[in-house]
Amino acid sequence: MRQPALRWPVPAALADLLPGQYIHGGQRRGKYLLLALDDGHLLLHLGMSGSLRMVAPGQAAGLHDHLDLLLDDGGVLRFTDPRRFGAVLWLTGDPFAHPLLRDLGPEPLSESFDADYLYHRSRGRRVPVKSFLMDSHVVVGIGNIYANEILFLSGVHPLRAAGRIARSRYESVVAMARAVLGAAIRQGGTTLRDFVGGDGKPGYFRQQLQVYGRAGEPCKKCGRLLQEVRLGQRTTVYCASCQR
DNA sequence: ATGCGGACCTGTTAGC
DNA sequence: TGCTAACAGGTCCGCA
Repeated sequence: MRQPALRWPVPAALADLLPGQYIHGGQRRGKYLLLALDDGHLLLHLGMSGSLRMVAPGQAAGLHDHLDLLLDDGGVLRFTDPRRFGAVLWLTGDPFAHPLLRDLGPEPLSESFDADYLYHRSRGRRVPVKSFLMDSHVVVGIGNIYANEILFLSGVHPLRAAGRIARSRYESVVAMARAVLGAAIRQGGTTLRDFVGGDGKPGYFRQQLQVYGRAGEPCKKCGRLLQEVRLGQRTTVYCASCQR
C-alpha cells in the first residue's frame, strides 16, 4: 500500500488480513465492487479515475498505484487511482448490510427500476429531476453525463421538480435510461480524456452524446442552441425547446 | 425528512 | 512561455 488517504483511509490492517485468503468471486452493486474473500469482503470504488487491473509481476508501482494484491500464481492485481476519489474498505459480515450499500436504490437495468417506482419515489420531492436521477439512494449508476443524455432523449427539462412529473413521462425516462446505459456499456463507456476499459480500449459512447459537452451548439433534434446551467455544481446541458 | 452546498483530489485546460 | 485559476467527476457529509 502506498497512499492510504483515498476517500476514506485504506485500513492499515489489510496487509495482515489479506495474505492467505482466497478470492472466491466478485460482485458489483452500483459503482461499488465487492471481492468475496474467506473472512469478509473487499469493497472497492474506482471513483472517477480509478482502475483495477492485472499488471506484470515485479512491475514497479507508480505514484498513483495505491494497493497491490499479490496472488499466489505470481499475478498482481493493482488498484490505481490518480485523483483518489476511490475507496478500499474491508467489510465483515453481510456486505449488503453495510451503510454504504444498504440504502442504495435499484440497479437501472433491473426490472425493479420502472416508471411506477420513480413515480412513487418522487412524489412530494421538489429536487430537480436531474439531481433526483443522480441520487444513488434513488437509483444507482446514473452519473452526470448519462443524466444529461437521458433527460434530453426523454424530453424532460432537467430543472423540473421530480415530484411534478407525470407517470407517463417517467416511462420515457426509464426507457431512455436503459437505452443510454445499455448502449454506453456495449460501446465500452464514455472516454472524455484518458479513460480505458478493462480491455485497454477507450469507450466509444462519446460519439453518441447528444447534449453533454455541446452547450452552445445546435440541438440535434430542433437546431436551437443548447443551454448550460450549473446544477448542484454539475454541468447541465439541455435544449430549452425540446425539454419541458 | 428534504434539499442544498461543501468537501475530497489532481491532471488538464483556459485565461492572463 | 510561465503561472494561476477554474474545471471535471462520484458520493458522502453536515447544516439549515
